[in-house]
Amino acid sequence: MQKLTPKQQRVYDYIRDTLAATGAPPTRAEIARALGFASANAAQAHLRTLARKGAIELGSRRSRGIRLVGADDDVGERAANDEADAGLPVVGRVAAGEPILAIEHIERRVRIADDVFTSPADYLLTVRGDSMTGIGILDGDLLGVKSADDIRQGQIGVFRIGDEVTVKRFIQSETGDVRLRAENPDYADIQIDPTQDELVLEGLAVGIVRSIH
Amino acid sequence: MQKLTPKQQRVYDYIRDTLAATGAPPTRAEIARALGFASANAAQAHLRTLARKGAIELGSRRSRGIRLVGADDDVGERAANDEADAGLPVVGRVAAGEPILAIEHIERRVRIADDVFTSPADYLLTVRGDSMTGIGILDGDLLGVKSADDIRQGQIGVFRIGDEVTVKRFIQSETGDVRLRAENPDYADIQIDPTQDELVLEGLAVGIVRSIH
DNA sequence: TTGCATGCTGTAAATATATCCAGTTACAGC
DNA sequence: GCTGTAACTGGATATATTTACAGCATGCAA
Repeated sequence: MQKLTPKQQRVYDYIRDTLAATGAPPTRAEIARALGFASANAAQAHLRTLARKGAIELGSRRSRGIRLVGADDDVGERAANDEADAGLPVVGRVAAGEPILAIEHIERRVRIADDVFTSPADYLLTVRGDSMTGIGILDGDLLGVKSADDIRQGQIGVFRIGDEVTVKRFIQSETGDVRLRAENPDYADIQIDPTQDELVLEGLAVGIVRSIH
Repeated sequence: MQKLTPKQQRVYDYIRDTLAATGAPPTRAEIARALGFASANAAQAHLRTLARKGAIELGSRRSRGIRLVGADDDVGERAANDEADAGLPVVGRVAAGEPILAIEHIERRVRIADDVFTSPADYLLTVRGDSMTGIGILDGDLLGVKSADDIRQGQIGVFRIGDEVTVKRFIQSETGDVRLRAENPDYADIQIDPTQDELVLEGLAVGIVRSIH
């Protein structure tokens, strides 16, 4: 964790105090009010800086999604600052062009040991949509993803096509044409046109975790 | 603090777990999703009851304004007994008449933290067969099972009928007839004849873990 | 039988929150 | 003077969240 400026420290302290006083982290507006800012955006900028410096973690689009990861540990959290103990990051929506593991996308963490999947996952991706139900990957499932640079015929991968991230089966014909196959008869395959589409492999699917209610 | 009903306790527990897992209390919608309610209002009603009973405090018009005031003094505390360290036992085939958790059946252990599934699993069962593929439970999957004494309409459970252990959806008609529904059109439901069959509930399905090769 | 608590569904509205954009000011270092 | 960082203002917008209202079903005690 990098050193904080005095102002940043005040923001950090206010988050800690609010957590202790109310049981939940503050909103941007609350931080602004407490520190005398006229705009919540000032708080937002501070939070991003704190996140960049490793003092906090920010949940994406989550109200009060601020998590202290600095030295202080009065929330009752099991002291777990290194990734292994904190668990695998769960990634929700991924915005255009940004790296999939940007801290802003981490919604929470789930502790899954390395030996659960045959190949250890680097992170978990929340599955959206029904395009892979044919092989038991359902909407809302957590997909264990291992970063990789290449993928073989028939493997399930996480791909980025332009701005969208999708889970599909990788199919390459003898002529080199690439198709991403949906495992659901209601969905058509995605034919990749190398001159038009930019296809990026984000990683390989190594496992599934689902909670049943 | 007045005594809580089992349902209310589950809500309380979920708040505690969310606090530990994310650093902030859950929203009404998150509670509803986790406990299987279709309406956030069900959660709201529970929260008001918990507040009235003194288990929590509610902030007015405050997002995530839930505060635990029950007996738990350390919010993030998590009992780490030996079992948790060794991981959940993975049960393979179960022989006739023997208890499902007999030591002979434990093939290995897998470390999955309590907060991975909405409700913590007691053990993992290796799924055999395709009878539940319709809801994404495939042959070879590890099914998280939580021991329980009763099951409600529509829940997925692990049952023992005579000598066989099976995973099915529990359906009870108004007349009291019990059927175990396979979630695959190729398999027929199992109609339970109380005079013939001895039906034992081994536990409730709380989650799925699958390794993708 | 009546009344009451529990435990839900579903919809709508009001409000809270996060997040983006376009600027501004100040200061330190080159 | 130029560049980069820190620290803001103000406004707009999309989404998240709380909360109210109108019901329905069950079980339990008076």
